[in-house]
Amino acid sequence: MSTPASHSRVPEKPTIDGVEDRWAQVWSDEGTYTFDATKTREEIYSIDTPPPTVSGSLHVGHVFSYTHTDCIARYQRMRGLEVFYPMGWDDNGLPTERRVQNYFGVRCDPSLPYDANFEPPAEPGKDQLPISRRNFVELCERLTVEDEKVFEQLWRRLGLSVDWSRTYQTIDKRAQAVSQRAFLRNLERGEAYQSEAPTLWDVTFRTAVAQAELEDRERPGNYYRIGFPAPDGSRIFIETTRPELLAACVALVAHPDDERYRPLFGTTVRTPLFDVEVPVVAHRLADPEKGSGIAMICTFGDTTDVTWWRELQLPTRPIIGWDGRILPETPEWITTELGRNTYAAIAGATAHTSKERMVEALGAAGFVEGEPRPTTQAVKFFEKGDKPLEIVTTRQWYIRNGGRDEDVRARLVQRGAELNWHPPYMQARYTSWVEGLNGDWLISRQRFFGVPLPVWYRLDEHGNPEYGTPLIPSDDLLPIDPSSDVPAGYSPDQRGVPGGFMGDPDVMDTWATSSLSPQIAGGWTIDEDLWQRLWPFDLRPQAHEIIRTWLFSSVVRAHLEDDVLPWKNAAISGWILDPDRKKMSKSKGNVVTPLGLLDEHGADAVRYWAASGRPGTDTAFDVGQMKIGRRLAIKILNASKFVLADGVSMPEDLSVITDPLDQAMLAVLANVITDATAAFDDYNYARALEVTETFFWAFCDDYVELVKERAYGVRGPEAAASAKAALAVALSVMLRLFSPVLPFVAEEVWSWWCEGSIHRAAWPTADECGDARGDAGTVDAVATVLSGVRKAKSEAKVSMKADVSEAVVTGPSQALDRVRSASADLAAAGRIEQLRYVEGSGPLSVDVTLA
RNA sequence: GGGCGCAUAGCUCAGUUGGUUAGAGCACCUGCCUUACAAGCAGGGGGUCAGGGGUUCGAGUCCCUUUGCGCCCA
Repeated sequence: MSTPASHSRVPEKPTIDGVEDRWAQVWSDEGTYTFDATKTREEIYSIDTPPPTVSGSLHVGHVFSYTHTDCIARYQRMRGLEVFYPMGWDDNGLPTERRVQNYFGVRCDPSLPYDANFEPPAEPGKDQLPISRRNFVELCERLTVEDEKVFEQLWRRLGLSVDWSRTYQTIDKRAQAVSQRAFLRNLERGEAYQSEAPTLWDVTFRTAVAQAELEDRERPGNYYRIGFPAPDGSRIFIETTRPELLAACVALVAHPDDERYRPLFGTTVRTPLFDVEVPVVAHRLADPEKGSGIAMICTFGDTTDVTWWRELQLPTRPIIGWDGRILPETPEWITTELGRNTYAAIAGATAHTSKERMVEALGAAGFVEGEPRPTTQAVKFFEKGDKPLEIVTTRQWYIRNGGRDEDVRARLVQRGAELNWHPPYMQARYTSWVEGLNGDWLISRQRFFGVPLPVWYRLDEHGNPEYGTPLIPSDDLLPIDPSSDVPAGYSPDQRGVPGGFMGDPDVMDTWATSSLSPQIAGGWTIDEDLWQRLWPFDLRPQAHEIIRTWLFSSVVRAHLEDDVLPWKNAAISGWILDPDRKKMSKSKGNVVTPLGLLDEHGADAVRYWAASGRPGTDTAFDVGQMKIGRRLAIKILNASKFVLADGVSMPEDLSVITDPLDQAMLAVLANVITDATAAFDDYNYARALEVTETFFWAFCDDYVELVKERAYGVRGPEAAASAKAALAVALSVMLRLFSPVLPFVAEEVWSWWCEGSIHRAAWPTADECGDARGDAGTVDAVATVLSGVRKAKSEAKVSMKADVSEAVVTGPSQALDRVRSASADLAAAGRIEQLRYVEGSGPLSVDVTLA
C-alpha cells in the first residue's frame, strides 16, 4: 500500500480535462507498466495479446475488446502479479499487400529484378506499376511502420497498460525466425508435409486457400439439363450448374439404390460434343432428390467431386488453369475432331465465358433439354475474394491438425476441454470446428509479403526439382529467404540450373505465424530465460469469430511442439453492433472512428462503455453509456474532493472508527470488495464494475449525506474522526476498485493524497475494512428512512433543506434499532427536530411532519 | 440442414445455486441553487419477463415447444 502523502493536493476545481495526456506521459516516463523479467513463473501473469491488423484501421470493436483485456491486466497487476502484456502488430499477409497496392499504386511482379533506387510515385497512377518482389516487400515494411505509430498513439490514449518496449510484428525478423523454426521442427517430426492434391484455389489472388478461410455465399445459378448419349441410342439427362466443365467430365454418378439408374452402372456413355467415353458409377453421396438424380463428375467442380474422384479412383482431367481460364492446349483425352473443335471454342476463355459458349453449342447441337432452371446455390469463396473458388491440383505444404487423423482430432478436442473458457459456452465453437475438420491445415500461400517457407529443392540433371528431399537451412541462419539465400554447399550461380537448386517460392499462411504469437512475444528459442518465466501463458483474449483460426491453430502448434495448452484461460469478447443490431463494419459504412470518440467523451468514459459489455456478449454501440461513464468520472472527482477536504488521510488505526453507521458502511464495502474480486477472478470485469458503481452511488447519495455534518465536526472531534477515517478508507478502496476500468480518473485522485501509482497499489481486501465491521443492514435501514423524508419534502415541493418538526419511524424492532444507532446523523441529514420510533409489523416506514 | 447465443420498462442492459412486491441507467414527468458535484440533487410514472405447455409449495431463472433476431458451420 502506498504511504499517505503528508498533505493533500486537492485542486480547487477538479476537472477531467487533461488527465489523459498528463497520466499517459507519467506512466510512460516512470515505466509504470514495464515488465520485470526477473520474476518467477508463479509471480507472473502472461497475456498473449491479439495483434491487430495494421493494414486496416482501428474501429470501436478494437477499443471495446482491448479495453476488456486491459481491465483484466490491471486487476492482475494490482493482485501483485507481474503482468506480461506486450502488443503485437499483424502486418503479415494479404491485407498489407492490398493496402500497399492501393496506397502506392504498385503491384508485385516476381520476374522483375530488384531496383535499389526505386521510389514509388507521389500519387498512385491509373495503372499499377509493376515492381520486384523485394521492392514490394520494402514498401510493405515502410507503410506498416507508419500504420503502427498511429495505432500505438490510439492505444496509449485509451490507456492500455501495455509494456511498449515489448512490441512485435508478425513479419519482423524475430517472428520470421520463430515461424520458420517452428515449421522446420514440425517437418522434422513429420507433422509438416508436402502433397500434390486438389486444392481450393482463388483465381484472383492466385493462391491456395485453407478450410478456415472459406466462406459459403449464396449465388444465383442455372441448372442446365444435358443429355448424354447412351450406347443403346437413348439419352441420359443430367442437370448441372457448371456445363463449362463438361470437357473435364470423368464419370456420371447416381445413388446405388436408385432404381432408375441401377441398370446403367458399369456401362459407359459419351460426353456430348467432346465425345469422350465415361463410366456410369454408383456412390452414396449422389442425391436422388437433386436434379435428375444422376450427376456428372468433373475435375473438379466442387468438393464432392474431389471425394468421388478419391473414393472411386477416377482419372484426373483438369481444364482450368491457375488463372481461372480454360487451359489453352487441347487435352489428350479429347481425341475426335468434333471434340477438338468444341474445345478450341473455349480454350483460354474464363469460366464465365466458357459457360456461355458451351450452353450455346450444346443447345445448337440439341443436347440441352428445356429452359435453364434458376436456382440458388451455396458457393465456396475465399473470405477476402470476390470470385468463386476453383479446385486445382497443386503441390502444397500441410501441417497435421487432426483433419485426417481421428486420434489427433480427439486429443485436440480434449485440449479444448482443458482450457478455461470465458464464457464457458464458447468451447462449443471450438469443439464443433475441430470435429468438423476434413483435411489437414494447408499452410503454403502463393503470395509475396509473408514468411517464406524455409526450404530449397535440388534440381536434377533435367532441371526438375526433387521435392521429396528438401534442403534445410541450419538453425542459426534463420530467418532465411530461399529466393535470395543459398543452401549450404551451393553457390548463387547454381540457382535454377540443372544440378543446382531452387528456393520454395511460397510463403506461409498468416495463421502459420500468428499461431505462434506467444512464442514470438515470449522469446521462444531466442530468450529462453524469459520464455520459461511465461510459458504456458495465462490468458488469450480474442473475438469469437477467430476461434477456428487463431485460437485453434495456436492450440495445434503448442500441442505439437510442447504437448501443452498455450494458455490457461481464453476470454472471448463479443462484437459491437450498431443501434440496429447489425455488426459494425467498414463495408456497411456504419463505423465510428475511435479517436473521435475519445476526443468527445474521454478515455475513461469510452472504457466505461466497453467494460459494461458482458464477457462474450455482443454489445450495442451506445454513446449514452459513454456519457454515463463521463458523469461517473466527474462524480468521482467531486466526491473525492469532499472526502479529502480538510486534509483527510488514511487513518493509522481503524480503531478510531467508532460510530455504528461508519462501521456498517464498511461492512457493506467489505462485501463489495469480496464480490468485485470474485467477479474479476471470473474474468467478469462488467460485474465488478457494476457492484462497485452501485455502492459508489449509494455511498454518495446516502452515506455521505448522513455523515456530512458530523464530519464537519458538529458533534465533536471524536465523532468527526470516526467519519473522516471511514470516508478515507472507503475512498481508497473505491478508487482501487474503479481503477482497472477508469485508470485516468483513479490515478488523478490517487495522486492528490497518496504516493506512487494506484496501478501498482494493492488490490483491496475485505480486511481493510477493519475487524469491527458493523451491521451491514444498518446502512439500508437508515437510507430507507432518509429516503422517506426526502420523498415527503419532494411531494411537498419544498427544498431538501426544509425543516422537519417530527418524523415517526415505524417497523420491526431490529430495523428500529438499526435506525436508532444512527439517529443523530439521520436527524442532521433530514433536518429533523424530533425522531420517534414505533414498533410495528410492516416494513420500515416513516411519517413526516414538516415544520 | 446442424450447432451456439439472444428475446426483461420507450431505449441500452442487470437479474448469482429456482425463493418476499422483477431492478439500474438513459429518456420522460414533477420539483429543488443543497458550503463535493446544476455537467448536480430529490421524487415519480412506466413491464402479461417473446407466445404456448410442463416440473415445483414456488419459475424471468429449470425442461419441452413455437416465433423472431444474430453468429458459426454444412
